[in-house]
Amino acid sequence: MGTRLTIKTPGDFALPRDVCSYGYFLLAPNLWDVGSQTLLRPLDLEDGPATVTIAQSGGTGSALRAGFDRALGVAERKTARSQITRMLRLDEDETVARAFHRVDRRWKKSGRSRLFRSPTMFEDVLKTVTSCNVTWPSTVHMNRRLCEVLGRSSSKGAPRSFPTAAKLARTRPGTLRGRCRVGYRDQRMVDLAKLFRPRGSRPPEYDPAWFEDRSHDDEDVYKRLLELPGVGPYAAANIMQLLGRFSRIALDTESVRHGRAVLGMTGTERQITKEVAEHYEKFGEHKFRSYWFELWRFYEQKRGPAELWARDDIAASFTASQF
DNA sequence: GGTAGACCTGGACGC
DNA sequence: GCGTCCAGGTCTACC
Repeated sequence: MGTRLTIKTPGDFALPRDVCSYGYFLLAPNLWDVGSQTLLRPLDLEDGPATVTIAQSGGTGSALRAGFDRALGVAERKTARSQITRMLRLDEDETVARAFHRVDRRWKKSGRSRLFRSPTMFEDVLKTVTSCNVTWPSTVHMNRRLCEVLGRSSSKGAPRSFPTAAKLARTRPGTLRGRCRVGYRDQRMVDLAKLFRPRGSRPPEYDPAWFEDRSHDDEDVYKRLLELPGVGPYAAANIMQLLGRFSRIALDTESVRHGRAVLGMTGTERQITKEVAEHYEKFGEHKFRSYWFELWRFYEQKRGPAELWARDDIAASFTASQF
């Protein structure tokens, strides 16, 4: 008999809307079940992986039910709660959304404010690196292969977990390139894993706790992220938003497309990139949210509501830079 | 400080 | 089925 946890949520939390709010919900090992509107994925806990299914049957603001495929110890329950809280941003209470909606009223009705992320910062960093310099299907493929080749299953038939920093740090670059198809990112990913790997009883060289610490200002965090292998201006800005720091926009070719197609901008790629950055200045500390929800609305106008997207269909049909 | 070219993969396309 | 071209962000060398 597996463990069942009840997890309280902020009054404005809606599982389908807040999970299906960022492209990572479509990447392994996440699995959004369209039929049951539940999220399934393995979590890495003290005694190994455990697969959790998360449901919210009582509507917006109601508690979550998290069912695991095995019994969890006391410490594991605490870790699982913490990882689910991070992933679903349950620590962002209603005051965060209210502050955002005061700056950008367009999202008040839908209640959009949270952006889905991973249970750990390390997984967010790796997912960001797999999204650089590739089209979306390749990102999907890399994440699937990383889990299949290096992840662990909690039980027979259960999906494999995302590889831990410790596991990835021990992996040969050739394995990543040959079996996970990560290309030239192979050595960079091993180097990243070494930086995020716990060192015995000491914290890792890159300690997620430092990055999550709100007393450090955005500029310092951004500069430190830029020192990571495989992380440039786009990736650093994206990791910033995944850390809950929305004062920068991750500018890429998709920003240029959005500038041209939706904001009506003209000129060279460089001019539009600059114009897009200036356009969102007015949203201050929330500018990434405003930018992202505009992009997301564009995708939903083309594909329908995100909570109805089937992972494999979207992976196959979405082309360049659609997330 | 700015810029050109290499890095790798998967998909599209032409033959 | 094969070859070629293209998209994508980061890194390094060079001016």
